[in-house]
Amino acid sequence: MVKRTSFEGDACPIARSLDALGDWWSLLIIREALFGLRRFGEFQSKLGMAKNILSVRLRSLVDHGILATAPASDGSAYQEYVLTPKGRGTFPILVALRQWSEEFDDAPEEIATILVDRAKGRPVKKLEMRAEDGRLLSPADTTLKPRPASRRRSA
Amino acid sequence: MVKRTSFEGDACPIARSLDALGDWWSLLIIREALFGLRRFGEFQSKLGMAKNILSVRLRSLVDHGILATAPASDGSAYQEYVLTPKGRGTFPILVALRQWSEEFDDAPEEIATILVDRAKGRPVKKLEMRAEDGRLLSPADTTLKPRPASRRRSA
DNA sequence: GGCATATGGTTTTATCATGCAACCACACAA
DNA sequence: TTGTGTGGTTGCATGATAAAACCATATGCC
Repeated sequence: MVKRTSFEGDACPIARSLDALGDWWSLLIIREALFGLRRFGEFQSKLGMAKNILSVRLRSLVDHGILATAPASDGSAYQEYVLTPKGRGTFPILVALRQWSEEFDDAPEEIATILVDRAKGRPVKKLEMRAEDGRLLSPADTTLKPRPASRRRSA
Repeated sequence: MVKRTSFEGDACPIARSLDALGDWWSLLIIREALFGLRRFGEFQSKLGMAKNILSVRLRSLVDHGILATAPASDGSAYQEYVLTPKGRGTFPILVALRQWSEEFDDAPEEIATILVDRAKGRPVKKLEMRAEDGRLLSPADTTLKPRPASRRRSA
C-alpha cells in the first residue's frame, strides 16, 4: 500500500541513494557525524529531534552501512555511532546541497556558516563536473548510457 | 503538531536545501525534468507515482522557484513545468547522489545506467572539492566559519 | 453540434510515518 | 538502597502519503 515506495529495487542510482538517505533527518545526522558527534545524546541535543525518531534513523543508517556502532570509547559502556567509509563518502552530497543553498537560497542572509578551506580560510570552490580528460562539463554535455555488463562473473 | 519540522528558518544551508527538496520525490522529478520531461502526464507515467502526490510536489517545486509553469508549448492549452536556473542548479546534487550510489551501493549490478561525457562516451570524473587555488580538499581540510556580515546593504 | 476519449488534475479515503511525551532499562554515585 | 543521568522504547495524536475515484477541460470523431 502506502509502503513509502521504497526505491530499493530501482535501477536508478539516484533513487537508490535517496532510499538510504532521502529523508528529512539522515543527512543532517550524517552532517553532525562528520563534525565529530558520536553519541546518541549529542545528536539528540544538537539536532533537537525526538529521541524515537533519532533511534529509528540511527538504526536505519547502521543497516545501510553508513554508520557503525562502536562498542564504547570513553569508558561509559554505551555505544557510539561512527561513520563508515560509505558514510564519509556522502560528503560531496552535503557539499552540493550546501552550495546549492548558498547560490540560490531566497534568504541567503539567514545562512549562518560558510564552508572554507581550513588552510587558507577561504571558501571552497564550487563543485564542478569534469570529463576524464579534465574538460568542464555542463549538464547538457552529459548523457546516460546503459551500464556495461558486469565484468566480474556473477555466478 | 507533527509539522514535519520544516527547516525553513534554520541557519544551516544543508537543512535549508533539504527543506526544498528533501523528500522522496522532488529530486526524482527534477531528475526527469533535467532529462527533458515537462508534462504532468510524462512525469506521472515515467515515475509511476500517484497523481495527487505529483500534483502536490509540482506545486511545491514551483513555490520554491525550482520549476516554473509555462503556459503551453505544443498548442494543447495545458501548462508545462520547466526548470528554472535554480532548478538546473541542483545538477551537482544529483550527480553527487549518483556517484555515491555508484561507489558504495551494495548491489551495484542493479544499477542500470552510468553518466557519461557525451563527447567521449566515457564516465564523468568524480566530483571533487577544491580550494580556491585548486588544491584538492578532503573533508578534514575544511571547516565552517560564521558567514561574514552581508556586504550588500539590506536596508 | 453531440458524444467518446485523452489529458490534467482534485477529492476522497485508508494507511503509514512522524513527533511529542511518557515511560523503561541500565550504569554509576552517594 | 535510592537518586540521577544516559540511552533508548512505547503510546497516542496528527499529518503526510498513496490508491482510486471523480471532475474539468480539450481534442478527435461522426
